Amino acid sequence: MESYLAELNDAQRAPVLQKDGAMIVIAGAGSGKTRVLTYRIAYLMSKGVDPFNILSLTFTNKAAREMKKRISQIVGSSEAKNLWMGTFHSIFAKMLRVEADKLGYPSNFTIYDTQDSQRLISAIIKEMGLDKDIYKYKQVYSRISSYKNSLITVKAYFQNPELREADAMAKKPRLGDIYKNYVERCFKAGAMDFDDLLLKTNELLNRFPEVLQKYQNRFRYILVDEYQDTNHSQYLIVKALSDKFQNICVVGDDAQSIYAFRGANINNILNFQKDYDNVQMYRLEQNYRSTKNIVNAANSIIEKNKTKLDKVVWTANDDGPKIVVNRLLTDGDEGRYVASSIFENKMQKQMNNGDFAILYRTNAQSRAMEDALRKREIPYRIYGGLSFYQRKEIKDVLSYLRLLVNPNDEEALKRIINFPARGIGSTTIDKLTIAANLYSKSVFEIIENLDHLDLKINSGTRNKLTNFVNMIKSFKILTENADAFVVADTVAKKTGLVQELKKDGTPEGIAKIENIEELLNGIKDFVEGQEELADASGSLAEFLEDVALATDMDKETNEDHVALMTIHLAKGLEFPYVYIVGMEEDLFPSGMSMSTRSELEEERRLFYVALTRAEKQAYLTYTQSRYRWGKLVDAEPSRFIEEIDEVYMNYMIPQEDYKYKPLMDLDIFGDVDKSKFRQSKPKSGTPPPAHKPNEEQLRKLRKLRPTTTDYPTASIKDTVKLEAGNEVEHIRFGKGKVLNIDGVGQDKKAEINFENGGVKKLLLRFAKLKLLS
DNA sequence: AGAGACAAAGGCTAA
DNA sequence: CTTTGTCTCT
Repeated sequence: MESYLAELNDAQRAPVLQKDGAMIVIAGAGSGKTRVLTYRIAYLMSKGVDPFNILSLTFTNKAAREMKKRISQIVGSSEAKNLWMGTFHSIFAKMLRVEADKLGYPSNFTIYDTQDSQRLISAIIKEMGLDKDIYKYKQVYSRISSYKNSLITVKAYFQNPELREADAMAKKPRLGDIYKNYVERCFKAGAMDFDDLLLKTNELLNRFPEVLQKYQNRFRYILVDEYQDTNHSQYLIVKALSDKFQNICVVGDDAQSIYAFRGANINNILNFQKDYDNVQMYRLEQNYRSTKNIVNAANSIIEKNKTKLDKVVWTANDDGPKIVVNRLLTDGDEGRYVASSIFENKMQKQMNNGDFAILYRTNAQSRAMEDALRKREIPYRIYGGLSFYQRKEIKDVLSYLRLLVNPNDEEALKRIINFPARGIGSTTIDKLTIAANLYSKSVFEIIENLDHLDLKINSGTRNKLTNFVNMIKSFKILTENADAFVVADTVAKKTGLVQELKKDGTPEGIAKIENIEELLNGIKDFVEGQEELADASGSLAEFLEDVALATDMDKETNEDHVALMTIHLAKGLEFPYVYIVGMEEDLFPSGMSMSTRSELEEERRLFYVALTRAEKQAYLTYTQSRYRWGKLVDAEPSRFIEEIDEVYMNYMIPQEDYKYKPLMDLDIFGDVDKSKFRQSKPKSGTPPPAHKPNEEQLRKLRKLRPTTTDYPTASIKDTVKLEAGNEVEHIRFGKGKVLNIDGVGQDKKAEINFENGGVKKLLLRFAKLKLLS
């Protein structure tokens, strides 16, 4: 039974075997942190702890599922099903449903996603008659979100002159009023946003001592994964719940704290020892995941950060190949290079698609990768970004369903009251909203009582509104007798949603219908899955909660595919081969995160996370110019490339002629011909002093940067006034005559007949042309 | 009053 | 490249 303990090393075994008390496990990347958590829970259960008394907070629901499965295998019983395991949001949403009435909420409260919240804020700003250029809804949303995560309620906000002053200084003196309205509207709609799930949990535990006691007694053993990424609100929940028994085990890595932008507080992990009595600290420093090269390179990066706990990650694994660095001309090339490289690795090393991951800083970068992979017929899957449940057609169907569960759900109502179009326009909706605010009722209730209210709405529109409410009510009756699938299917058909898309007939419309079908299948699976569990009913409400808190990472697939995702999403995952693309200044580190030291350090930790995902080999790529916001912009290699000690790197420097290849000819570059690259020779003699590049290294690194001296200086002025008939000279094609000019601004192109190269179309911004006449 | 076409603006990471 | 706003037509 306890043979499983032999699968752990000494450092891992120690925290597993400490049954009681407070402990912190500082776990380096790839050091078997999940293993420790899993085995610790198994050990607790083997020592007679009831799984009902164990609360384990994980980073994704998928991780929770996998851990439960593993624990079942170890303890050899189905008892693991009773563990409380999941994300903060999903665990406490469940708790809030049970206790909702205490806070004045219905137990079927809606969960607003970011989009819903932002739309509501946008509407409030408009209703208040504020200038939308000053009060930008996204900014306002993130401000309110950060207040909530710091437990600053509306009341607390108004009592705090500093905050009010800060917002006034930022030219937003009405922010508090927007906040107040927003909270009231959410409450009236019976809705909680993501931050509320934590904030209201805190409120519940603070205001109702008997509730606190109940859950303190229930959760006798608490485990928290990724503790470095908890925010203040989460910290307080954990603190309150663990206060009585103090059996708390937190696991994390300060070097992997990457969510400060959404309120995560790295001090939670740095100060843990002060929060509890007799805290035992354990360190997991042996990395089992990656090669020596990767571990050492990652260490050399994180060394640059000032704020960190002492920890030395090492590995007994092989040296492995060096990190490949490559420069490409454009993002299109970058995609083609990555796709070719994956293709080659697959062939040469007999790897599966699933052994590869492409990581990027922003979702927008996925497109170039997708295009290239598709051309190569390499199956891939994009994680995150616009997730399935955020697509318009899916949100529309879901909004109907949400309205059936909670008719007061204002955002759902506004979304579909006139979709498909049924002649209820914005003017009418505005009137209804004003009335709803006036009478402190929801919009739905106002429509229900139209006849008793004196609103300036003409009879035709009144009829349309009544028809709409009747339709919703007829669906609602259906929910009493039919399961979620039947209801959703009926809604999709009867509302004319699908018909609308069929009518449109475009490929996009067909894809949308397919998406709706997929959603219906998903609901069917859910209903059937729930039937197996005795306590769950397969109700619409449960499905909607699952959906609201679902992550893209939670989806299970069997097909073998290359994974594309942001670095944030990749946390906790590992892949044999990892491509980190877009290693450019302003992109990574992000231009928005370079102004303060702490922001830059977070970006650096993000890079550390990215690199440590790789087991066997990592590739870094950057481009010289990249499409951003529809325009080609010049790019400069990321400072992070230079920060890695050169001994771990293998620079692939494109040959001269490649550098000058005109943009228009790039399609030839479909396959990467290795002979076109020369490998930088490893430096002879002694390796350079760690982390401090010497003069020679610096020079070498600088050579990587495309400096203007690499090119004949092309005067922008020259190209601006270029016109048909001009004689020009090109670095590679020689002399030529301009035949035609088209496009404007940055996209201006010239068709030129070259003496040596024939007729070419060149983007003036990049073609280094010299005007001869 | 509402629908649809067109122009303009603003882009990050996430439960 | 998407979402959002404005203008015009019905």
